[in-house]
Amino acid sequence: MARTTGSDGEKTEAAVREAAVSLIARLGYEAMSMRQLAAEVGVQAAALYRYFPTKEDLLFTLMREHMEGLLKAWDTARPASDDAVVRLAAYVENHIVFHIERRHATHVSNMELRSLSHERLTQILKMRTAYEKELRAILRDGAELGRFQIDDIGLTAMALIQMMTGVIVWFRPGERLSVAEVTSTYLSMTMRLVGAKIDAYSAARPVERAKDAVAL
Amino acid sequence: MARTTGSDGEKTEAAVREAAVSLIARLGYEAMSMRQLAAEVGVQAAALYRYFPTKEDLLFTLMREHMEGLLKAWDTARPASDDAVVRLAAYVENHIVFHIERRHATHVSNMELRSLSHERLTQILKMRTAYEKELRAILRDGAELGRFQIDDIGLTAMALIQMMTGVIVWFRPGERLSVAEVTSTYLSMTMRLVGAKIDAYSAARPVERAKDAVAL
DNA sequence: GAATTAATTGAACGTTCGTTTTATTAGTAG
DNA sequence: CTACTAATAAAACGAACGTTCAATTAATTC
Repeated sequence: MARTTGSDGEKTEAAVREAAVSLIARLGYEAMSMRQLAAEVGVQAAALYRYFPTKEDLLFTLMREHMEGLLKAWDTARPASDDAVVRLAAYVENHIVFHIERRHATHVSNMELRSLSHERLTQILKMRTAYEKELRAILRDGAELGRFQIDDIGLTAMALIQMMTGVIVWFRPGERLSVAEVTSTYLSMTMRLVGAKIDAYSAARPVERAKDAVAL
Repeated sequence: MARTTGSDGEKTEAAVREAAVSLIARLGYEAMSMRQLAAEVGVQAAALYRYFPTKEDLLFTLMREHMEGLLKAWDTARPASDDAVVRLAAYVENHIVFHIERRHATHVSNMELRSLSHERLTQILKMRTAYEKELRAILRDGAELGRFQIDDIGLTAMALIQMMTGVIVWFRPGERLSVAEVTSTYLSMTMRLVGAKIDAYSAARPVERAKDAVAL
């Protein structure tokens, strides 16, 4: 009925986050109770409130860190080249790999937005918009230089993002396809969708990089 | 404190369905209470149980009828032609128009699957699979006849469906784009994505049909 | 080894939930 | 006009919810 042997704040908080992501992804935020989450962690419900003041704070923290991670990942993966085809290939590769590796967290960030307060929703959407803006810039550059054939930049960006993010709905690691195969196929679908003019230097190479990077 | 003047079972049931779709789409199934739904209809919570034995029965009914409607719509829109390009164009057009016209119901059917019992979930997924199978058949036929250039039939089908259904996330009627413009753009993105060999007879025509049909 | 701090328990709070029961009135059929 | 049925209201049920609080023990500091 008090502190337990070996208990450690940092470990418990990490366990809470991890369990929360997987429980919310499986049951939904509203359907998951704090008692259920506590049981998963092996602790009483009251103990959760030492780490997160409310249930919504917990949700918001998970979402914010997911989005920050996505922006950071793109910042790292962003190529030096100014070739639109190279940049688009890098964007697709980064997006798919990141989301497959974080299937549950992505599910949470995409499905539970309506459980956030207005203010916090705005914060998350701001990050999402910034991320999507990067893709639109790539598409616009490519279209202006004649590398892409695109009817509507905004519409194409949304179509691509939904197509790519949709991977997490059906992808299961260790099944028919590897991450590298999925990435490679989505890369060629993307390039065809935007009507990319392919040449040996700028297009074939990133595709191969994508395969190699993940196959390691 | 009893039956009210002008009360009518059929009207009430219809009002309940309509209010439920919009409330669940906005708040989520778990977050919507039966009292909230009743208030929206202008009735007491107990009255709902005359039409739907449980909250889950209500959800399942909405979902089942949505899926039945989708299958029926495709059955009607399915072209006589055996040309894969014509059939794919019809599939895309039907899918987008159907989903845009039923944005809220689609949201419910896609987001609230986890609130169904195992048995009912299986029923809904069976219908969904049947619908997706139609697309895979079109893609396979087109690929075998050399009309399409496709790496992986199943993966391409999922990518297309997620891309198309994603329209409901950002589309708002009466804003920048009309349904016809959206359909037309998605049609050309789809054709490029599957690497369709376009000829004047089989491809250009359906695009025009799609525009005209909705613009009326 | 005593004092302090960190981590957790167990019990309780008020609220809301889905659902059931009973009573009551509006409409309908003979 | 009376009997019957359809449609609802009002009240209540137990269960579960997010959260708070006081007590208690483990670890750390001096």
